[in-house]
Formats: sequence, structure tokens, C-alpha cells
Amino acid sequence: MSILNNAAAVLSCYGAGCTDVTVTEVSERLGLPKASSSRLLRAMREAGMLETIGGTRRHRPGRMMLDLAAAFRHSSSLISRASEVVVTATRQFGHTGYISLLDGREVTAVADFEGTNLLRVVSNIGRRLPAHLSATGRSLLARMSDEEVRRLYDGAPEAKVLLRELARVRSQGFAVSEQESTEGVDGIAVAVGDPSTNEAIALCIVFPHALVGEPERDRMIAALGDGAEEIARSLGDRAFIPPKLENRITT
Amino acid sequence: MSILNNAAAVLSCYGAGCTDVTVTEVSERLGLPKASSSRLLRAMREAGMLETIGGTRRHRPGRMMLDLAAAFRHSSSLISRASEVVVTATRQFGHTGYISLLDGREVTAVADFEGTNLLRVVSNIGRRLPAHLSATGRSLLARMSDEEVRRLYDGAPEAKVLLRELARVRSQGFAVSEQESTEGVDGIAVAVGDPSTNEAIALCIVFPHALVGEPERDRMIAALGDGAEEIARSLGDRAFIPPKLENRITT
DNA sequence: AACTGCGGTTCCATTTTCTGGAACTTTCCG
DNA sequence: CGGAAAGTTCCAGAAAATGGAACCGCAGTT
Repeated sequence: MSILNNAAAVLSCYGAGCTDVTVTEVSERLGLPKASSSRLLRAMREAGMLETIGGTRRHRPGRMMLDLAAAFRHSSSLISRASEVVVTATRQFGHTGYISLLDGREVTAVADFEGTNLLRVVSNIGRRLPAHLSATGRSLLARMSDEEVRRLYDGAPEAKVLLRELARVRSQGFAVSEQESTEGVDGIAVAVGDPSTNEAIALCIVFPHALVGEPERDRMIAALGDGAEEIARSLGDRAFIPPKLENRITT
Repeated sequence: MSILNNAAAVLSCYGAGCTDVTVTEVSERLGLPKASSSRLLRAMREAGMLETIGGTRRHRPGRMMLDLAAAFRHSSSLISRASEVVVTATRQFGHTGYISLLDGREVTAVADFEGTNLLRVVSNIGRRLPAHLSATGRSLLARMSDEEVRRLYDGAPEAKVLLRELARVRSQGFAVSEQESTEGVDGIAVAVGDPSTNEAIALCIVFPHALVGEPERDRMIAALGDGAEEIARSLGDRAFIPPKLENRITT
């Protein structure tokens, strides 16, 4: 068990609302002796991976993580192109937009773009959601074959329902979330990929459930879909599914 | 020399436009034998700190960095409060806003908030600037004593000019940047701190130089200043310098 | 003031991991 | 296809990491 794995295990503690840790908490969560935890956190501090909050015992990720997250975002021309599309839609409609990607069975937001309407949506960056319970996740899963989805959700009770849901997403070319992950907030998502890097991302807009009617939703779907289609064409994404509003299935 | 330090050195390669690295590049930049570099990158890959781009030889930061950057942002109530202020100002004025912090002699943006006006400013997150050459940097440095600034810039040729500049910032309570780091773009920044964590951040708005006149600049300064003052009051920041428009010194 | 408990740090012998150079393998390009 | 460049594996020795115990620092209680 290398120290690098221990360090990564410490870093994995962050998330799901955990913003800082102490020596004792690390010791308990990783099952390491106190002495090892103390030395590990110290070494990580000195390497810049962690920093203490105001000289207290509380350790948070070091500020180098800001640079690293940005480098991740900039490493992908797919993300850059999709960001342009979502920014434009965010400005056009005034609602908040996201770029998200899959990591195992979860989605995580890569970038967000604040809207101007009255709805202040908590930033999704750093917040992981089950893929099958979010529009972005479903739009991304819909790009996979049923066999691939079955393998990913092997043994999971939600697999059967999910496969039916994904058939629907494929038919429509977009995924919809209705107050699913946030009360009062709906979302629409369209996924697109880059075959040269074998990655895919979801473009998403979220908006207040009660204030946005179907005509505006259609316009947003079209805006995301047209932009994503342009990206798919220029990157050669043969798995792209263009949104077809006439195929919309209402619940 | 521990493997953790080597890993951190690899992670430090990202930034200044570098979004991915190969084994050979790491070998050269860190002065390590190829064998060591290959094993190091592999161990970091397996730990999730790095990932390859589409199975190529190119390594970028792993997606865990997104979570870690978010945890950093959420670890500070100062950043959260300041973000509220900047979002409000961004919506009120339509210009892009930032939260930035100091790291040595550099500033780095923690969060950005896209405006709605026609100016599309490249995201500053992940882009480090010399603190003395940016409004956010100067507003943060102005909170330090001259002695502290001299120590930070010990031996640096720009120290003398900077100290004069900081006296000006202290007199005004805000810092201004006029087409300094980006052509055609001006910025104003106000710094505020949290004595309980001993950290400080700068609230900043950037806008097109040619399109924003002095009355609107004053209103933006007031918006940032009032918000920052509220934060300072509630966190007990005795080093806070409220903006005083009557003390403005024009170049 | 002394004591106790909790969180964290240091010491040290032992164990484990990491290292560099060389040989080998894979990939890419002309 | 061949050659060169990039990357990987092997192995003995060196270096780092480990766990348990002792120690330290701080805060609260008597």
C-alpha cells in the first residue's frame, strides 16, 4: 500500500459535503494508526496537496487544486466547445447552465454558468449525483449500448427501469429532469462526445419548474441541441442523437 | 525525496497553459530518469490523481480535482459570502465578477461569475497573475503592513513602486486595473478578510474599458464595497478598508 | 495548582517501497 | 517494413514508510 494511495484516499474524503478533515478523522476513516495519519497529512501539507485552515487542525485541499481543476477543464476541446454553447444559451434564456460528465455511475459538473433570473441554483460543481437520477446522467448513459449499461449497473436494482428510461432518452435525443434532484427545479440535458478522446459530456440548462412553460423549454432544447449537433459534426461524433421534439414523451 | 513530493511536482507542471504531460516531458521537467517518471505517472493514474486523455500517452489531472477545488471553495465561509456579493453585483451591472486570493506573490481566481454583457472575458480560474500587476492582487497586498510587503517582495525591483501604489489603494479602499492584464478590460477590486481563519479574498468586477463611464464605475465600487463591508462587520475584520470615492486618485 | 482526557507528534527498529540503470517492449512515422 | 522515440519491466540496494509506545500541548475540571 503506497503512500500515494493513502494520499489519494485522503483526497477522496472530500466531497459529499466534507470540506475539511483532522488527523483523527483521517485515522478513523482510513483505518490508519494516528501516527501514520499525522505524518501523512503533514507530508501532504508540505507538498501543497493540503493546507490547514488558518493554522487550525483542520485540513482542506490545497489551493493547487484550483489550478488542476482548471487544467482539467482546459484539456478538453469538447468541454471548451460545449461551454460556448451553454454560455450562449444561458445568456439567451437567463437560466443557469452546466457542463457535466460521467464518472462511474455518477455525474459531476465540470463548469457552471450563472443565469440572471431570480432562481439562484446552488453550484453543482463538486456535487456528485447518481447518473440514473439526473438528466445529465441519463443523456450520457443513453449514448452507451444497453449491454454497456447493463455491465455498468450489473446487480443494481435500478437497471431495468433505467434501460426503459434510456430508450426514451434515445428516442427524444434529450433528457429531462423534473424536480428530481432539486425541489422546484427542472433541467434539460443533451449529450455529445469526441471520438478522438473517447469522452462525452452533457450540456444542461436548469430553470424554475413553475415559471417556464413548454414553448420556452422547446426553444432551450433546440438551442442546446443545435449547438451540440454542430460540435458532433465537427468532431465526428457518430453516437450523437439529435433532439427530436416531435418524439417527446410526456409524463 | 518522497514520492509524494514527486507527485506534487508533477501536479505543479499544470498551469500556465499546460493541460497535459507525457512521461518524457515529466522526465525532463523533473530531472527524473524515464523509468521513475513512467512508474510515477502510472501510480498517480491508478490513484486517480491523473488520467490519460482517451487512452493516449497524454496525462491530465484526474477528475477528482474538480471535487477538490469545490471543497476548497466550500471550506471558506468568507468565499461563500463574497460570492453572494459578487453574484448580486454581476447581475446588477451585467459584468463578469471574480473572487481571487493570494498565493505568494501571485493571485489566483477561486470563482468566477459570468456577466451578460457582450464582453466575453476568458475565465481567470487557473490563470495566475503577478499580484502587483492586478487590481485583486493590489487590494489584497494593501491589507498587509509595508513591512510585510517588503518581506514578501524582498529583493524584487518592483517593491518600491508597489509600496507607493499600495498607499494609494489604502487611501481609496479599492484597487483599479486599467487594461493591465487584458487588453480593453478594466477591473475594480475590494479585499476583505476573516480574522478567525486568517485569510483574505478580493471581490472583483471586470468590464469593457471603452463602454463603462465613471458614474457606473462608482456604483460598482459602492456595490462591492458595501457588500464587503457587511462581510467585514459580521466576521470582525478589523483590517478592512472601506472604499472612499472622495479619496479616489485618478491617473 | 494538579490531574485527566483528547488530539496530535516524535522516536526507533523493522518492514516495505522506491530507485536508477539496463534491457526490453510498444508505438509512431517515413 | 524499419528505425527511432517513447514507454515499461527487472532487480539489488537504498531510502522511505510503518506501527506501537512514549511524549507533548491544550483545555477543562476539581
